[in-house]
Amino acid sequence: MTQAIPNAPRNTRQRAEVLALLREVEGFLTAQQLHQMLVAREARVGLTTVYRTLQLLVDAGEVDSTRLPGGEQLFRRCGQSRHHHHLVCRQCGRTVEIAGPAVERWADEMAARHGFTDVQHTLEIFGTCAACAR
Amino acid sequence: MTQAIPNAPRNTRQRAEVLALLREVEGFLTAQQLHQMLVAREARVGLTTVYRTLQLLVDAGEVDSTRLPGGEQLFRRCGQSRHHHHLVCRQCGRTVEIAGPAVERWADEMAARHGFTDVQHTLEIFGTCAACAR
DNA sequence: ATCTTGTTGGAAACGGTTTTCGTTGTAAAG
DNA sequence: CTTTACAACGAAAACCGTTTCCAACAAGAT
Repeated sequence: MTQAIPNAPRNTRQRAEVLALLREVEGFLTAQQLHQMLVAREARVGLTTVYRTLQLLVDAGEVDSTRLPGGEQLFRRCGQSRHHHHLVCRQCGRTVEIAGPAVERWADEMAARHGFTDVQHTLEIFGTCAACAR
Repeated sequence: MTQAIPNAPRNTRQRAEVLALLREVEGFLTAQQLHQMLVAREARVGLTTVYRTLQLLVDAGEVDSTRLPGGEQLFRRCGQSRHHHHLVCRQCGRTVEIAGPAVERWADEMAARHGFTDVQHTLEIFGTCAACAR
């Protein structure tokens, strides 16, 4: 077996296809983009299943997900499992994972100072990468 | 005239209604919530117009907008015009505007270090405020 | 081989937002 | 004050990404 999803009773061909694709691509991509790639390589996986599998993987911590300013969700095979943020190229989706311990502390402290609990934060940096700038 | 929107050739009753409402409420609210409030007070403003007016105001820098993790857009009459971030209560929408000069610098430096240009970042902190925690 | 039940996927539903297009009414010109 | 031009309105429809439905399917256990 190629690779299994934690807490997934059954390993199906479709999930293997999604996992295989995720291992090949780089950067954040939308569920629909991933689905199109699967269609292009004749992988026979439904869009619904792509969404479900990605959600499973997110829950399992196997992939990261972010959202574009417009709200659509982006997915990426996740290197480091610790909490971290992203520097994403608006053009090509190329991603740099960055950690900012100071920022984490700052965010939590700000929340605490105002009496907020159950705190969570989002921090993403978008820009144009050097390659796309030309 | 109560208040005009910059670059808006015509001042209509509907826009005045939206502006009036925004002056009364506090915290981030969705376009739909604002529309419901207008309906409740018999202001006779269409949902479409609420969206259009809010967009005009965002473009004019008169209101801030953020997005919930789910992607829906939130609007708020903007106090300070400098760049800043928000601490938002998931329950009631209560908002605290916070500035984080150190974070700004950190984000820009991170981007520059990786050759990214045309940089922009989003940072929002979500939590449950003290009042809603009970 | 059979059975159980998690999984699949096309179609339909969903929810927020945007567009369309005929109507309305503002504001300026006459 | 009347006319005129066109910005703005708004109900309905289109959009778009995502989720739900449900009947058919198939992975893994017995």
